[in-house]
Amino acid sequence: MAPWSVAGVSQLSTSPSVPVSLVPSPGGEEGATWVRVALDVPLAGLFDYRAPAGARVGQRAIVSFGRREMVGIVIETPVAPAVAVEQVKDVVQMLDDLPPFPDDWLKLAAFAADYYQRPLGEVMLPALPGPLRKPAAYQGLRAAGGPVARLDARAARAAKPKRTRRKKDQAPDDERALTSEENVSASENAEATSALPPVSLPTLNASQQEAVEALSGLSGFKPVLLHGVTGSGKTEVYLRVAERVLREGRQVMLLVPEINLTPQLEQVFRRRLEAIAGTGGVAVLHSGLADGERLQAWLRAVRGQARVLLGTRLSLFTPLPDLGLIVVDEEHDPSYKQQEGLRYSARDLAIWRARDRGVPIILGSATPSMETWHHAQTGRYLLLSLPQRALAAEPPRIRLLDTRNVKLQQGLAPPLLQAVAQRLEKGEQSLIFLNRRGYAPVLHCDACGWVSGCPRCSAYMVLHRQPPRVPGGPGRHELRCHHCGWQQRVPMACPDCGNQDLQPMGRGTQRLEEHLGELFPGARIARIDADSTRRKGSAQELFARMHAGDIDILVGTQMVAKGHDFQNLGFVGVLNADAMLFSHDFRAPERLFAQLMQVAGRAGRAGTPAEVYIQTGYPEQPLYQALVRHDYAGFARYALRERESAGLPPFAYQALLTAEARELAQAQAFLAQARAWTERTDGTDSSQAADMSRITLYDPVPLRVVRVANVERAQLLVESDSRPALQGFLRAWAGVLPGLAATARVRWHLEVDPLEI
DNA sequence: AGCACGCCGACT
DNA sequence: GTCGGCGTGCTC
Repeated sequence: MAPWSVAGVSQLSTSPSVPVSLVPSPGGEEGATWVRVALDVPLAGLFDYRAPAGARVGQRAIVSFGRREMVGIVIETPVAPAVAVEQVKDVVQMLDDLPPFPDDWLKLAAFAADYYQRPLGEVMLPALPGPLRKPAAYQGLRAAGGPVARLDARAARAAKPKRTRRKKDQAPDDERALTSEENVSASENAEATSALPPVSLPTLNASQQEAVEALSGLSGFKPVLLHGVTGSGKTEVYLRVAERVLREGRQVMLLVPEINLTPQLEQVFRRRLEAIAGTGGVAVLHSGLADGERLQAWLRAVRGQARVLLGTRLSLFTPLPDLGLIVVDEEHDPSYKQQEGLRYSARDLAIWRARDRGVPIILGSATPSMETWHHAQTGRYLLLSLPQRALAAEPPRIRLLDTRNVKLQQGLAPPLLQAVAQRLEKGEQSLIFLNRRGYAPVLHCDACGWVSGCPRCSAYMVLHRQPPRVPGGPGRHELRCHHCGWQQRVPMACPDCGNQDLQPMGRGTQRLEEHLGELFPGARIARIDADSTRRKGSAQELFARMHAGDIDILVGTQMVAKGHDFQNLGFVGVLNADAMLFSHDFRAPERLFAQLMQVAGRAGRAGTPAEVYIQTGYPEQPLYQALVRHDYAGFARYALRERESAGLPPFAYQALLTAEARELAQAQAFLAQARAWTERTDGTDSSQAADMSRITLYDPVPLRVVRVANVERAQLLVESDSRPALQGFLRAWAGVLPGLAATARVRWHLEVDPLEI
């Protein structure tokens, strides 16, 4: 990411609270003071209240706002309120169950608010565990002092029996008991003993050794790209560096894309790092946790009891008193970008945070994002490479199957089928990757041309056909819209002409599973996609069966690409990759390359030379050619050249204004007004610091799927070759957009650094 | 965003 | 006669 502007930070007052004696008196209680509070409301600005003496910046407060009560965070203690004194209400209750948030956390939130053009409160409050931002958690008899106090009390209770057993060597200290390391960890994980057996460390190969040494020599802020293919041992490098940082007494933040898909990683990190950080020294944070668990992990990290914080993007906003290292694993992964609310990139903010704290940050990937790779090439980031596979297994052989002159059998090329058959004979597993769930993408009437359109969206309804649970039983057939979730029964005949012979067009994973069953009657076939894993735990179950060798052929969507390595997987077939190659999105090739590398990497880790066949009608495409050579650098060179000549990121900076309304025209009208405003500003208005000469605004265009759930959408792309110019413009623009007349029946949002356009 | 207040249609 | 539609306006 480009030079960071820190302008937004100025909205934080760093001055200590003001001497109350010489100001417009807040009145009321003796020594009362004014506080300026951030609230989770979609309104720009902060809100002033009257608080008891001693209120501090960074402290939380329950305030009355309109007709409801909310939890806010004190950002300033101004000398006078910004509105008439009569309008200022009293704080309902200052909360002191936590120390005030530290300056660096407030600064991080302020930066994110400014960078992504959102109100400060909308950044800060959603970043906290749920109970800490609900006034209700502090009310009523049951609350007993709020969620933090309750949690601590529970931990103290749980620790009691242990304490009596060891009363000899530990004097009771009730103050300390609430937060002390041993008590909380005992409650969290009574099973895990602190006497872990010594872990035998894997031997590092030469390049791992070099990487660890280079990383150990770093002090202060430095972004490092750790580039290594699947199986090259990036995790071991993270671990060694993390261990070192822990020994220095500092905390480590490790971000992963999705924690549920990588339970092994969590196990490895726990085992290795708890040996240093102590039992309970590793906290795990992700959106799947219940409120209480999340609060507990967060508190442990905030209090410095947890020395390692392992988690998804939401962990980025956790205050860490002794942060010494940040690791972003799979840094290219799109799930680091939040797609609603504050649309932040946890990877980009992690880099900002590392700079702010003056600590190193490791970005790990086999297929880095073009942004990161570009920075590594220009020397802005340090590039460390792990070229070999650590386990000395041969990389999979990738072969392109030209589908232009081949007669496909149910969409499958003969060599692919032969490969599956061979692996079956050898008792090895096969994986067929098809990134399209359902039975067929559309149902079609040959007689009149009717297709299964969604009544609420401008999209096709997908045919789903679940095979019967018991042989001969009823299968579940239905049409489903993947955009809005609408479902209906499959019509027996064409709704338009009555033709009874409706045809499924194209192939999804369900149909593929069915075909493979017909082609390989003896084989054990399973499918992993969003449909087959809807039930909680069923994904784990299916992965376990695959690992146990109870599955011969696995059909899967991108869900199978992440995390899991299959020891006995000898063959990977890829279908329909071309669909992504020619997507409208300029980042599609980058995602396709990453995905194919990742899928290919699932196989052959244990030493079996694995094969990967990719069916394509365009084998000459540079992307596929680079893939066959396992040549990420070659692909990136080609992709970056294209980006540069087209003036696209990372050579330009973008923002996207999206509008939604019942009628497309309303959305378009809003965008037109938003655009027209920029023509009036033209740099002549000196109050707007925006340098319009460096800003390009494109025409508003409808989204490719215009209507979803009866809402029609359009968007307006803004581009600049200068990050500061774009930021300056967005700041001014975000200020006027809420006031535009056309906002009436329009919902809109502004996204900075959009991933998809 | 919530949550009110405020005027115009089909119902106990 | 009211319950309720969502239009508009405000929140320190």
